[in-house]
Amino acid sequence: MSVAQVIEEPAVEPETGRPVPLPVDPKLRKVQDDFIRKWGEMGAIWGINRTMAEIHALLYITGLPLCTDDVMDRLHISRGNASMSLRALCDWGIIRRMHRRGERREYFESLGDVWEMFSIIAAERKRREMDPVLETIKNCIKALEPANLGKLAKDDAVVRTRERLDGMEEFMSVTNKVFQQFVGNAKSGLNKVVRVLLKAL
Amino acid sequence: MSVAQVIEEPAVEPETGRPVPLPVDPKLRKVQDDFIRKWGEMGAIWGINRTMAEIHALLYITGLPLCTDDVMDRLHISRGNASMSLRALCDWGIIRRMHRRGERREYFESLGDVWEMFSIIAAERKRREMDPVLETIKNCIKALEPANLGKLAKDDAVVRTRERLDGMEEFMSVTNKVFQQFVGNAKSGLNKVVRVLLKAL
DNA sequence: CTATTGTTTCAGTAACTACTGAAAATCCAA
DNA sequence: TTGGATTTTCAGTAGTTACTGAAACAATAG
Repeated sequence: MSVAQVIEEPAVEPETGRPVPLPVDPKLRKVQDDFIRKWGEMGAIWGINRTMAEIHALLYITGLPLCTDDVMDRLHISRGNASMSLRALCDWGIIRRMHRRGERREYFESLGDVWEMFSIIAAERKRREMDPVLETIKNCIKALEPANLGKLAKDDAVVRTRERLDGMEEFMSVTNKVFQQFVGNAKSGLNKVVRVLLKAL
Repeated sequence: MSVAQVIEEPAVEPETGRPVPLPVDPKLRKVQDDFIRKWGEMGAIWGINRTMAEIHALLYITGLPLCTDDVMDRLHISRGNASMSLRALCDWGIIRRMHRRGERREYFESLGDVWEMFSIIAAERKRREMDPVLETIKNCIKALEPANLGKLAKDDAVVRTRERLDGMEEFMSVTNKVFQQFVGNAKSGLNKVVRVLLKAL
């Protein structure tokens, strides 16, 4: 409880002894809030809900490790919500748990590399959402192979459906490969795919 | 009402005189249903809800123009839902209205080219979701230019936030360019981006 | 015009998702 | 141990989105 105990941190709250993590300057604060709001709105793109996106934006934009209470205070959300959303973000792997020497409280910080975050998210969404569809399509194509259909194989409707399935399969296979490149190569900075693209076009 | 009136279509329903559009063979039907279900589940990726995705899947996989009643019957949805979802798909531009000679009823058919559909969707989502974020980020960066901050410009927190904004801006600009390529070039078949990628990797 | 066929709209409701706040569980220091 | 600090869980609820079905509307034929 006493301020005297804290020796490593320059600024602390007298009440709690916890380092003051949030920016005081209103100009900076406004910039960060703008970013957080827009990032939250865009959450849909990433398949992440608004609150989760905002928490992530907060951790990313400040570049500081923050604890649950910091997040609650700054975003005005409940403890339960903060706790669950932070856990979910950890599960995604785009933020990490952190401990401060001699402190019990857990802190969270965002990955700093946007490319890495994107890779993580892309890989997971590909696995969850694209792979199953591609598998279904392949099964559908198998089921319509002439060998499995007898004379029906030449039916107009069957032929049309087969063509459509083929078109979709080609598309998804190629898209998958592109994803794979992002995912496999991106560790930091521009990855191979992007370099190739920017050079070629 | 009488079957005799219909001269162009081989199969009609005796009750309505409307061409029978739906496949009768159960094997084909099952394949199509599998595809439709999975495509519906994947709707989230595209930012399209389940029903809309299913309607689109149905039109795509059959390759036939279908009318509102066909869609209602096959997917077991209400008229209102079918009407609104079909309109929304038309607004997106991935299905089109169609009229049959001498018939009052409207039909709908899906674009056949998956790459074109993808381009349309990507272009629209970029415009709606990425562009505003990129603009916000650029504004944030401007607001933190040293000229606008005086001595605060060298504040640690400000420097960190600026770095993060720069990282994000680079990422989104490049991503935007990639999107642009898909959108600009894809008219049919593999577009330039994909060809470049597949060759290079 | 009226009857008929087909389409769109929309109020009400069902289904779903996100959030809160408090209780329970966990953790660590003494 | 026990006690206080912190985190997690979860039942209940608020808020949101999707869907229905019926009524209003539109278009055409007779």
